[in-house]
Amino acid sequence: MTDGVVERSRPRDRILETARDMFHKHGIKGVGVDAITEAAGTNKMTLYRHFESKDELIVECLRANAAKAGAMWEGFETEFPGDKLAQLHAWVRKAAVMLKADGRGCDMANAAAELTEPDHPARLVIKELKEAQRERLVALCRDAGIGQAELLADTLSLLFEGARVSVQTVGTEGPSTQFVRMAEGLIVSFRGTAAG
Amino acid sequence: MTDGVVERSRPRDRILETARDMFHKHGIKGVGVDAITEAAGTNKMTLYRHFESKDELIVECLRANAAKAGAMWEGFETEFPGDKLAQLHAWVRKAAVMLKADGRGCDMANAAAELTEPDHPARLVIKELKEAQRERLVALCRDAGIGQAELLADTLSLLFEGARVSVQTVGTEGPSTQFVRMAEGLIVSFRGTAAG
DNA sequence: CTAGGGTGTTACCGGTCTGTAACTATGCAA
DNA sequence: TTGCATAGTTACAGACCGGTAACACCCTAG
Repeated sequence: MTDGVVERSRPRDRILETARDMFHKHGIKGVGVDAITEAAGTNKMTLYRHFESKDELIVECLRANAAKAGAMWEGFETEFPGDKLAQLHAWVRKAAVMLKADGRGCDMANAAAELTEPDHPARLVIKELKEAQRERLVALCRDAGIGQAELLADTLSLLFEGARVSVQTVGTEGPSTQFVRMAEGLIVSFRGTAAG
Repeated sequence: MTDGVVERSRPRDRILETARDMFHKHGIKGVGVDAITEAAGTNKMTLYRHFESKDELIVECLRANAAKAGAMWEGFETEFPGDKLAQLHAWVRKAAVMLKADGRGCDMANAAAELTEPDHPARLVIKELKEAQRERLVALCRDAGIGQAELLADTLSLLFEGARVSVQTVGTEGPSTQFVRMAEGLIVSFRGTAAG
């Protein structure tokens, strides 16, 4: 993999893709810019011509991740046009797939764990992107006709977040295996108590 | 703080306490052994006389954390002797307090995010300690007379874990504020469906 | 053909990291 | 007083880090 990106695209894109992949696998402080550029089939100078620092590269990687997640949400809409409840269930299934994909948790959460300086530029965009993500899930729950949409969205969100860190600590055979069951149970329960 | 540990205890203890504190605040890769020993009022050679490497120090810190968490559980038993349901509610309240304590998540989860090498010695003890932790919560739910004890314990555990990373990404004012409400609701719901 | 922007190459700077060597100072016990 | 374990000090090794300078290369547009 990693080298699959080397093909023939612009150096900037190759660096971004490779950095995303390596940050995800080895963590941010676990990867140096030299290793990134080498894996991307280019060199350090070219990186610094496109990104003013490693920190900026980190931020761009996080934004790219969010963009990819956004595409996933659009996929739900095209797959189940107008059927918000079906889209919510699609989100649950997609989340379950992501849990089994690999043992690494959420890139943003991992970045927040690593970058502890309170004024690190990445912390701002992490908060921004996570809040946008929450808004989307809340809107989906609300439009699906669920009464306490915020509470359900937050509960599902915390469950998923927790499942991702559980996978990272005890592996894919731990409590996270019950995620779908928990999530579906919650949706049923919330639909029962107060429908729109 | 940090310097409060310097008082007069054995150098090994001071190093361990200081390392726990600094790893928690700044992450593992964010702290060098020099900084630890200086904050502990000693020096690098003394550290390497008591710990054969930084990795071993990390492992000992994680075990010390687990020991402290174990003491917390014993506190529940002494506070509500025999009343397992009360102890479960005490756990929920304690978890809520920890959520507001600081913006750093679970040390084990953070360590797992940072130490990505699959055979890192810390990964073994993280898995071991997290599984022990889960067993304790399952036992508490079971002894509290809840039917699906494993499912409730896992759900509560994922919720808490998720809340901790939420605090780390969007702060204490995010979805984690609803943790107690979610947890109490779940306990009520599980007690209703199947009592012992 | 030529000019110029994007790219590759090499070498380097100053700093930090884990870990070690060699030596000195201290305190306690026989 | 002698002896020994523990702890402190200084200096260093070897590696890696983010970031920059200077220069050679190629491809394309005019």
